[in-house]
Amino acid sequence: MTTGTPTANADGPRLPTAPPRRRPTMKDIAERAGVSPSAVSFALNDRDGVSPATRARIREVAEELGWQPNSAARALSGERSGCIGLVLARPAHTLGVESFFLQLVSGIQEALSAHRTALLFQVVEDLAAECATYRRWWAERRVDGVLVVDPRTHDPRPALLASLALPTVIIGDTRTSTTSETDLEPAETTATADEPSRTSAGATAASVSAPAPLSTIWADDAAAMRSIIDHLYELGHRHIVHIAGLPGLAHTDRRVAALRAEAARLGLDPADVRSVSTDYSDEQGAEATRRLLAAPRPPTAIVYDNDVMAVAGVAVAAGRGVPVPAALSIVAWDDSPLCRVTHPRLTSLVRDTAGFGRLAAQELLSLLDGAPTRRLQAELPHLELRDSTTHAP
Amino acid sequence: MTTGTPTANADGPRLPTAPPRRRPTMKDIAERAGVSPSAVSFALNDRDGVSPATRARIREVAEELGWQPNSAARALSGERSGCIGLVLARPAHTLGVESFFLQLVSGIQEALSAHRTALLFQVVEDLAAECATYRRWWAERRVDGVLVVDPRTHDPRPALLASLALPTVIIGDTRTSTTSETDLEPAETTATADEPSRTSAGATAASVSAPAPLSTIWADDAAAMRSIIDHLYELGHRHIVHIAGLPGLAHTDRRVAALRAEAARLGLDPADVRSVSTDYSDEQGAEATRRLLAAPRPPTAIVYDNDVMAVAGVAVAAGRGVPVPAALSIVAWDDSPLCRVTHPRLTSLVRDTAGFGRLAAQELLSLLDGAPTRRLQAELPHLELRDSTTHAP
DNA sequence: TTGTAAGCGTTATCAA
DNA sequence: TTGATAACGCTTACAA
Repeated sequence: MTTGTPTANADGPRLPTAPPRRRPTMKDIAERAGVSPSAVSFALNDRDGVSPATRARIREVAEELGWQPNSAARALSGERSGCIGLVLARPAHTLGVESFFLQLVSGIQEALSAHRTALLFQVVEDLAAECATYRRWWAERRVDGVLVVDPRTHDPRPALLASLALPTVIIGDTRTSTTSETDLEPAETTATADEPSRTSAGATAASVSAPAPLSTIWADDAAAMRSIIDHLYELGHRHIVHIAGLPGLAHTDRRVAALRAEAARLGLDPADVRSVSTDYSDEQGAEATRRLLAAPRPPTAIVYDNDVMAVAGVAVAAGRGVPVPAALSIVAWDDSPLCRVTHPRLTSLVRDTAGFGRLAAQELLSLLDGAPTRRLQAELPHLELRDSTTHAP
Repeated sequence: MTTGTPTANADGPRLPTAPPRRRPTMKDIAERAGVSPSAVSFALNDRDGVSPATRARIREVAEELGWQPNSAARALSGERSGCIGLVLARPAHTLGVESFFLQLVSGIQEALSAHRTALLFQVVEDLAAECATYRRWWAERRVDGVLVVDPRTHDPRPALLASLALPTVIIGDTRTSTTSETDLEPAETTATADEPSRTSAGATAASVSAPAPLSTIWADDAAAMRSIIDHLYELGHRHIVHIAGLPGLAHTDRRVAALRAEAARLGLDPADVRSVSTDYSDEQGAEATRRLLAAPRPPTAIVYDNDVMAVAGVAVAAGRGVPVPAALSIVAWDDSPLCRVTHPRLTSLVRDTAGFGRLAAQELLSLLDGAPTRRLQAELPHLELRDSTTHAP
């Protein structure tokens, strides 16, 4: 029993009672159950071609032996690797306080854990390194698909991943358009195949048909921006500055465009309602705030594209003796403990980040099972009113 | 073209010019170079048994074809999987603002990327799930080794990992002792083998010898705590409270013990210099601060075990009209943008977290190469004096 | 319904 | 120095 190591006597003592510390294989199960390896494979993979009785017995033996599939063997024989990949391209100094990201990952894992799928995670310095990582993963056959974050307005990644035939889910949206009404869920209708037979049929379809399935999970940044601006408008603010994140990022560009559109709709002066861009860091957030407050006619409200910059902004205002919210209202895009902990507590845009991640991971798993691609809209965020916004002075 | 489906003629058309969209294999290289597959393997793995000329030619062809090793095949044939694992066990709500963690991961990747090793990352709810993850990874042969974070005073993980024979590096230290002088680097002396032949010799040694190699990277929390207390003592503080993190965690316990020891050394009243424990969340940090400030004789200085609680503490003090640092000095353990962004900027204990991660990953890679286990001390943290500490009132 | 055998891309053994 | 050849553990035609 359980012999089978190649060299002469590498298998250690042949104690029938205490099995050696070798992971059991399907062959072990087959011998023990008195069936063929293929029967074991069929039984353990829920494929038919094996009688219920045999299946039950095989399952029992597998359980008893504590068998688990060897991921390398699975991957090698053409199945999936059982891994999906996620690359975070951020310059090291930007990594500081990133509540968004861990939340996202924790949501992703929720979806993955049920499917015995692991997450390969990589932090790199820039987009080029990110692309290199995809190429390497592809060449090494490391991952079955990838989750792409921080989509950009001109993004080389979708094309690259398509050419590599790596199933992809974009978290966020590469499009900049603000006309969200017209193109709401165009592909949503195609999402009819609920459970496309899940096994070889699906896998084959996925690998043979399209260059690479690519789905998108998108958040309606335009609607979110409108809700913020409308809130401030109702409070009487007419001079609002949006301290935006990195210009190349699609969601930044969408928010900037949405701000402009909403200002136009409300008849506000484009010179008084505008965006300035930063790199998301607290330093640049503080610096931008400093400049704004030093101007002859400072804004009465500032919208920050993340929580860290908002907190930095509050500190700058405090340092210059500008009371928040009495003289300056502040809104943070993205909630976090930070926003609740500072004084005053920050009005912020709350979204279900973990849910976003869960949705994305589920979509990627569906794609791997051969489901059609689609665009999925995430739950709309809402504005949590706290103590940093009030009537315009 | 781009055939290659596993039916009849799996090798597809033999077009010498335009290679099919199939990942090239060693066999392809062998055919192209007119040698045997094993020669290719030797050449590409820097093993001898192949002439320099052949080696060069093989390398050239491999380059030309853009060959990359198939990780599954490597893993299956007994080599490493080329993955190391990291599990983060945190209740979801604690994930909020974790500057420490992404920094650590980014340091880890720096070390790994040079070795074509990937990081398998998993977020789970608790310790039990973490252990289950290790078991699964072991059974699936997913990882070659693991990095363990958040060591506890009574920690089941080292024993589990030893029984699974998974090479391990503990990031932090499971020991609680504060007598750091006596047991400084006891095994450091054994760390002589610089480059133990790296290939089969090392690998064999690792898998045959010990149940599982386990190294520890430890930070001298006791010395760090002493530096904080001494700083406050010199400023005249005699009533200092340490708002600690989760009690079970080894570093928490070490800091608590170090505080007590240092207080004794300075002849301070144990009732006036003590620790209270929390779960690291901003809520509990704020709540503890509230209680302390409401007491008949509030402390003149508070040391927080992380940045988030420190910021929360500042907000509570501000809310109660307690000026920081005039009436209350505050120190944060762990620096982050947060500490620089709040008003006043927080005096904090700065450590090179990314460096810590890099060190840990390097050590794990050495272990995988058969190097002896050891205890490594990380660089000592230093106290960055900012605006939240001053003379006792 | 079941068993046999080939193949996935490596590494490793052993003759030539 | 080379080149067959057999593992590794699993999936999957194809044959019984």
